[in-house]
Amino acid sequence: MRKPECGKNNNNNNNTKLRKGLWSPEEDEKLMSYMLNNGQGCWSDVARNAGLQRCGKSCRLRWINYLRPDLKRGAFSPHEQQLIIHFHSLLGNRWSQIAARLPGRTDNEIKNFWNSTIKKRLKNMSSTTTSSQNASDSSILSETNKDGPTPMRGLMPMFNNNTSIIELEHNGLGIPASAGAGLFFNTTTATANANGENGVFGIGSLNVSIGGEGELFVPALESVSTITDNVNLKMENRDTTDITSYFDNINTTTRSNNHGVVVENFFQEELTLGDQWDLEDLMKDVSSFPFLDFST
DNA sequence: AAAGACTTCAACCGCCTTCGG
DNA sequence: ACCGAAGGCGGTTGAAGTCTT
Repeated sequence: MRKPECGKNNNNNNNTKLRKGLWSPEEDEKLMSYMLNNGQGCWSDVARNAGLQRCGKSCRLRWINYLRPDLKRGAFSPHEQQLIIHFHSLLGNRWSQIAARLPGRTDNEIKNFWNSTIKKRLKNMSSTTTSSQNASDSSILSETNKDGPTPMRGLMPMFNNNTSIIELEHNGLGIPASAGAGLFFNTTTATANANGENGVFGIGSLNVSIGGEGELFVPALESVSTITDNVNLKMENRDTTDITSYFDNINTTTRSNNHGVVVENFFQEELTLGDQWDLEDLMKDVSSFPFLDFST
């Protein structure tokens, strides 16, 4: 039997109608002072004892997303934006896990920011990079400040006018589509792609760039739905080369195993294409990720 | 100035998981 | 082991604000 949903059972024991919609300042005050005096307990008790005509879930949401004293306010900093993009590439739409790694930010906030801002930027990038390869595109995912574009080292390498289009045929890497994971290819040792130029990679309608340094980042958005078998890199000149050849060309060694192709130098270690990697392991020491070096 | 389009974000919805009896 | 209540989460909605024409 399904539980009565918040808002569906308009009756509590007192047969009192529960309020919905925006919270009034008075309600905020009641919840805030109750939480500060009593701390978190059973949320339905909180609602009742604080004298709120709200369901427990509504109180929980209000506290977590708005009233909590440790919440950070205001716009996301460029650093936070980079972290969100990076964590999303690893964790997909697991907003609560992303939020757990961004102190003072809520899952709802990050989700909204992603859906309203970053997703749009990625889509814009997709369309602009295929039509005109303008150097100004390099700022697509970076916020411009008075010192110029915020460094996006690794995440969003520079476009240039000699960009060539390479289609990454993404038939599958064994990564569950539900995870929404993207791929980071650490190409810090690479100076060129297979054409000897910087380039742009595309999956479906989404293009991402690879520059002379940093990482090739292949974000998995909804355009990447199924991931099963093999990876091929198709060059713009319609030659087809396999991923092994490609990574050999960018000074990244590869070898085969039971699961597929192993590309060395991922996160300065190795990652098997075809394996599902342990996200928690990867996240243990984020500071070791070269693309999270914001010291420049 | 006004109307429509677009954006943002707080809050709700509904499903899944966890917990305790 | 089972069941119901509560918590947690991601997706979605819609009101309010902002921008554009």
